[in-house]
Order: sequence, then structure tokens, then C-alpha cells
Amino acid sequence: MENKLPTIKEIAKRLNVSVSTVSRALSDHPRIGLRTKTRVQELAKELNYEPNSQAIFFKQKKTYVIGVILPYIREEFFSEAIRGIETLALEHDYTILLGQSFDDFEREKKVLDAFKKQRVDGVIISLSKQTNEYTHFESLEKYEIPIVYFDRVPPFKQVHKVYCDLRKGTIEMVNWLFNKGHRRIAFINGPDKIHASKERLDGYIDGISGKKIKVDMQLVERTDLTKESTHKAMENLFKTKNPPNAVITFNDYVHLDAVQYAKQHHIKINKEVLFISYANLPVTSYVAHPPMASLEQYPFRQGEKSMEILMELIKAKNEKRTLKAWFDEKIPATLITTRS
Amino acid sequence: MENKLPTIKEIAKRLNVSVSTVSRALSDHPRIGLRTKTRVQELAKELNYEPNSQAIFFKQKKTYVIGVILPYIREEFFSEAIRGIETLALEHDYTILLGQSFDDFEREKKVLDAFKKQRVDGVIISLSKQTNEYTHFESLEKYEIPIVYFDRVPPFKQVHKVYCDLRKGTIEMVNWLFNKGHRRIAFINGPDKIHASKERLDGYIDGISGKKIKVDMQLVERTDLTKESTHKAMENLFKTKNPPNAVITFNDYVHLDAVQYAKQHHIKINKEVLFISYANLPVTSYVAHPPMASLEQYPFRQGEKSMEILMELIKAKNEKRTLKAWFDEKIPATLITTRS
DNA sequence: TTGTAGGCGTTATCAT
DNA sequence: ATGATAACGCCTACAA
Repeated sequence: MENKLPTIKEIAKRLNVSVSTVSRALSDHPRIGLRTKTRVQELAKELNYEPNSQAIFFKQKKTYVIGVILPYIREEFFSEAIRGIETLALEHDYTILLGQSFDDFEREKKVLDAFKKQRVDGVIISLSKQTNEYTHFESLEKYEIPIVYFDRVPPFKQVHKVYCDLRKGTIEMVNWLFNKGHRRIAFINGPDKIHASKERLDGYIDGISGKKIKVDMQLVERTDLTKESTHKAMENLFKTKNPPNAVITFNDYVHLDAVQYAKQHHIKINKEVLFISYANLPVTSYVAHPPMASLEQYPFRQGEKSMEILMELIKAKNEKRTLKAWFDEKIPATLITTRS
Repeated sequence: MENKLPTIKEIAKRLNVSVSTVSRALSDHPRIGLRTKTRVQELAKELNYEPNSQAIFFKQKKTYVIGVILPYIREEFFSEAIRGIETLALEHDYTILLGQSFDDFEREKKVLDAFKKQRVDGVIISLSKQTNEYTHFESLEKYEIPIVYFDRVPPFKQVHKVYCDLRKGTIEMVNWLFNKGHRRIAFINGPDKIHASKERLDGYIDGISGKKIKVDMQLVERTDLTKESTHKAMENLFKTKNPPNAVITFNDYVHLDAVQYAKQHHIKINKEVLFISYANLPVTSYVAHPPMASLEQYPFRQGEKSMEILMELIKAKNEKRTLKAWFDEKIPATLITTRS
């Protein structure tokens, strides 16, 4: 058996002083004798004393841990977001607890519950594609655990959130295609429950309408983000007599699957049909057929911003300040077209 | 201000019983009156009592948290490994603290230190490419925090580790190329400090020697895993009078950069020169020029196995058992050649 | 069957 | 300048 770890109690005993003296000496309290202070500090160093943060956290009712819940970290968008979160966290002496929902609602609840048990100081979350019910988040209120939603955010006002303005971005995409001469613009959207799907669709409809073209709902398909579902959507689009000459896909992963379908069916990619997408992920620079344009959504910045807001909320809570308003941070998306 | 959270103390007071009674009633202690038991449990439910795990952890000196340190989660290999870890963790009611080293030694130390402060119950780590000094891990011994290394493991025996047998795997790769008629086989290896680089090189040399060919060290290059470094390595290989007709790259990411160079220099990929690689990542199925073969290293299984071993170590520690030996788990790698 | 009391490591509030 | 003590929430040996 190991000899157990040194505590202030131990130091106090050895030096024949009280624990409070030791505690104060170690934290450089002003009114403490210089002699005792150095004696304490030296012994502490000698014994390799390290304060037991668990005890401190317990007493302070803080953990210096925040929970991050994401659908998948293997998607570059989310791993970049984590990088943003983590970078800022380290600066603030925070550590992050990670949980993936794998786009599964039950799993999301389970992870959230585990985080609650762990008494995280705050939560940053990007919702699963199945989530359209939000009661499980209420249980965090009891513990006053602040939540910041990012990217995949809930559709109502009374929460703190960070996301890109996809309606505007989508209008920009439609305009870009229009200027290149495309009129039959298809749109493969994502799951209904993701609020950003609605945002995208609104942008699509507004963009098309703005050009005085009638919106043809035959050109609007939906995928559940699996390859099969995306292929099915493509099939629906291209089996008609009047197929599209441009396709906007929900994100770069959907793009990859869409393009795979196109290739298998001998559609001349980016010749006959132009493909553009959302996210602008680095991987796309290696793929056979990258999107000709992609809407950059700045995941790193979204992560950073979420963390920044969360820190603000935690600080407010510690100081027992009540915030007057909900953070609603819109990050402008940019259409990147530097593809060959 | 919120009314504060219910505690067993609160319940005890309301019911005019002692805290120990409440504590026992809640944990279904056998010798407790059925009446009191139900009374307690009902009030607990009514007040939405939830035990304060921080207090429990503090007392038990356990956190039910393990720390995971990886170079980059954006690499599919590592995000898959995390998935393996997380899946098993959830089953055991463990949560994972995530830290990325970004292949930076200082950062690795910083993260490890943060984890130590958090008193994680254990650590799973894949070393940064800069790590060739291991003293910072010793500080965990004091807290009896077990460590499991995986994939990027230290080069000595007295640690618990999980990794693929890359020497054998590399020999297999050489054989495969040989059978396809290739004789001038180049090898772009990774950083020296990564032990697996040595393993690969040994395999390469043994593989070539086994074919009674003389090993030509002109054909062996090294990359620090950046795109620039990989391009430089390619340049060195292909500027000679007698360039290779096959290239083995350190992993699929290096492969992508190598192939990019090849394309830019009009080398006919997989025609003039055959490219094969390590890792067999799913993304490669979307890229323009996937490797013609890739050595699958089963990241999910490696993650799972690491977690399994860690659970074993933690259990042993809790039961004050001492383990006789070091876990040294070799997972066989498989050459996957189902590329077109 | 239930209550009492001590302890986990630390800090803060009183005293002295 | 330093000491004694309570408190954080929970568990548990011991006492009744």
C-alpha cells in the first residue's frame, strides 16, 4: 500500500500549528508570520503537497468541468467546434466532458443525465437530429447549470444560442447559381427536426422567389443524412423528365453521397449539373468531386463563441447576477467559391 | 434566488428521523422499517431528491471520470477510437474527459496536469508525435491513477498498452506489392519519436530483405505529417533517376498529401506508381485516388480494448489487488485490398 | 430498527 | 499572527 497523500492537516501536525494557519500560509494570506509562512511552504514543497481539488470543488460547489454534447465528433464540423471550445476552456482552467449523441435522442438524454450527475458547471450542446422535445433540459435548471446551444439549436427564443444565419446564406447560394445561369435548382434538405433545415428551406424559397421564378417543390427533397436516403433523394430528382441542372445539398457529407450517386448514374458532375453545399470542410479538398461552392459556417468560431458565452453565464451565476437577456449570437456564413 | 437542493439532511428533518436512517432507506438497506423506508422514499421522490455525486465522489475518492488524451480527434482513426472508449464507458457509468494534444508535447503535459487536478480515475492516451520523454506520467503514480496507452505507445515494457502489430502488417504490405510485381518500393515513414514508425520501418526492411532484395535507403523518406513535409518527401523520391513504382505511406492522411503531389506532377497514380497506406479510413472511399490497399488498424476495437483494460485496472485498485503483469495487447492488423 | 458521531480536505468565521 | 470550529453532503461504525 502507498503511504497516503499529504494534506494540510498532516503539515499542521508536523509543524505544530493549526490547519487554518497552514491553509492561510499556502494561499499567501497577508497577516501571517513570515517565518511560519516559509516553514509551511517549505514543508509543503518537500512533501510534494498538492491541494485536493475534489475537496475544494466540493466545498465551492463547482467542478471546473463543462459538458459538451455533439452528434458525432468524426464530422470535421464538430471536431473543429470542439477545438474552439477546448482552446478557450484550457485558458480558463476548465476541462471538457465529452459525449456523443450519435444523433440519437435517447442517447442524448442519457449523456445529459450523466453530465448532470457529474454536476458540470455548464453544458454546450448541438442537438441530435431526432430532438424535437426539450423537457430533459429543464432538469438542469434545478441545478442552475447554464446551457448554450450551438449550430443545431432549438426553435425558440428563451435559450442561449450560437449559430449561422443560414437563411441569408442560402439566398446567397441561390443567387450565385442564378448568376451562373442555373434555373432548375434542386435542394436536398436535412431532417425536419433540425431547425436549420427550416432556415435553409426558407432561404431557398425566398431566394428562388426573389428571382421571380415559381418554386417547384418537385425540386425539393429530403435526406435523413444516411447514404441510402441521399441516394434515394437523388433518384427522385433525376428520374423526372425535367431534371435539375444544379443541386444544393444539406452539407458536405450529403454532397459526397449525392455525387457518388451521380457518378454511378453517369451524370456529368459539375458539367451537366453543378453541385454546391454547406460547411466547406477541409476534407473536400481531397475528394474527387468537391462542391463548386460551399457555405463556410466557421465551426471553430462557433465553438469559441459558445464557450465564451458559457463562461459569461457561469461568472454571472457565481456572482449571483441575473442576466437580463438571452444570448442570440448569429455568425455570418460565407460562400466560398475558390474551387477549380 | 432558487430554493436550494434537497439533501438527506432536509428529508431527515422533515420526517423527524436521523440522516443515517434516510441514507439507509434510500439505499434499500435490509434492516430498516418498511414504513419508514417508504415514507422516506416517497418524500425523496416528491422533493426530487438526487444524491450529490460530488459529495459521494469526494468521500469515496472516486470520480467515475476517465481522461482521454489524443493528438487530434478530427482524424477519423482517433474519433473512432473515442467511440469505442465512450461506448464502453457509458455501460460502466463512466464519463470521459477529453483533451487534445494537437501533437504538441507541452500541451500534452498541460492536459495531463488538468486531468490530475480533476482526479480522474484513469487515463487513456495516444502520445503526441513529439513525446519522447515520459516523466510527466510518473506524477500520476502518486495518485495511483492507472494509464493505458494505445496506438502511439511508449517504447518500453513496463506500461499497459494496446496497439497493432505493424511490423507484421508492413511485411504483409511488402509481400502484397511484391506479388503484384513491384520491386522498387518506396516508404514514407512518420516521425522518429513515434514508436510505431520504428515498427513500420522494421517491417519494411524485413519484408524487403525477405525477398532477397537489397534495401535501398534512398527509397525511405520521412514526413512530420504536415502536407509540406510529405510533398518534400515525394519530391526526394521522384527526382531521382530511378524513381519507385510503389509507395507505402505512413497513414491515409499522408497518402492524400502524397497523391496530391503526384497529381500535381503528373505521375499516373496507381498506374505508373501504386500507392498503399495504413489505417483504412472511411473517408478514403470518397477521395479521387484512394490507396489500392490500406492496413486496417481497428481503432474502435483499440479504444474498446483500452477501456476494458482500464476498467480492469481500476477494479483491481479498488479491491486493493495488485496486478502481476503489464497488459500488452497486440491487435492484428489486416490489409484491406477491396479498392477498385 | 434507528440514532449518534466522526470523518473525508478545505476554507471561512469567529475568537484569542 | 494564530487557533478552534463549523460547514459542505454523504456514509458508516458503533451505540442504543
